[in-house]
Amino acid sequence: MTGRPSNAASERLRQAGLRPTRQRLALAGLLFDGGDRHVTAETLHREAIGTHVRVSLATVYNALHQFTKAGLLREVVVDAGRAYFDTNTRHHHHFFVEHDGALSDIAAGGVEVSRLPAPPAGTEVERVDVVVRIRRRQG
Amino acid sequence: MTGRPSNAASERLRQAGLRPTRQRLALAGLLFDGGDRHVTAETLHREAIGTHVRVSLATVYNALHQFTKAGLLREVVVDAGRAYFDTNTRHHHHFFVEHDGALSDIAAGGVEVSRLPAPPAGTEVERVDVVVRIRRRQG
DNA sequence: TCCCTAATTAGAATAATTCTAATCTATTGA
DNA sequence: TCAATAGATTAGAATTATTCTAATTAGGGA
Ligand SMILES: [Mn+2]
Ligand SMILES: [Mn+2]
Ligand SMILES: [Zn+2]
Ligand SMILES: [Zn+2]
Repeated sequence: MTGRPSNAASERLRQAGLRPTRQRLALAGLLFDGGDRHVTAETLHREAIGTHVRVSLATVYNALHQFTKAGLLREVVVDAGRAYFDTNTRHHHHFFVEHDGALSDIAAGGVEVSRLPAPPAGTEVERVDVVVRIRRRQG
Repeated sequence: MTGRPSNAASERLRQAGLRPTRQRLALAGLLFDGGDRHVTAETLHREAIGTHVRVSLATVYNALHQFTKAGLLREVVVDAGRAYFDTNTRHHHHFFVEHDGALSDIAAGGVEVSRLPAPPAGTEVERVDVVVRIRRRQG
């Protein structure tokens, strides 16, 4: 018996057409085992290294894009120059603290964006993103 | 008489504490003489070169940031990896076509973002940005 | 016109990301 | 069980957007 690890994480990856490799399983563990979170390639890579998961930065980039394509993550654009990835793939919005790059969720439930004009002819709306840029109160 | 050019553009720059140099005047002309527009450093630089304005890319970056600090421009974040600058400094929102990077304005007038939760304790809202991501209709 | 300082610039440096091509590994079917 | 193979990982180079450095140029007050 080859003890093939056929747990939930493995299945989720297989479902996405991705082989459950050591690196992908470890990254998926970091991303999906706790609550929802926001990462960049750098923060996730540092976290992996800090947890003694040997994985290259290139593989972290690959995995983030593959997970995104598979619908396990979504990208959040709040900063020109750095891509954030979000394990919360439900429709929702964000608070963003420019000073330190901290992101936090705003459930889509309550928020209402009303009276938006129709999109230009020949186009359709893919997503409406609300980013509330906040800063520490002057102190 | 030294024919010192003391026109509107010069005055606007002086007001901002910026010397009205040949480069800044030319860039201000491209940016502010027509209607509102959205540029990146690259597009503005290419446009300057195409109009026979000799200016370096570094100076374009400098000018965009200086104009922004002076309140003549504002930055729009819609794409991780590329900074857009907007000559419309009034409060407003955007349609963004990811495919080709095209940005268009949505007047803030009609749009209403309601029932946003209060920002985290100790922080204050700086700005609320709505980005409507659109794509060409499938065809 | 002289002088000082601000501004411009080419090119190097940096930062985020992607690419390349060599190596490794998960999976499969003999 | 084990080779074969296609997919995955990786180091390092390459690319892209942006900033920095240090040398040169030019605006503007006196
Ligand atoms: Mn991307
Ligand atoms: Mn960058
Ligand atoms: Zn989120
Ligand atoms: Zn705009």
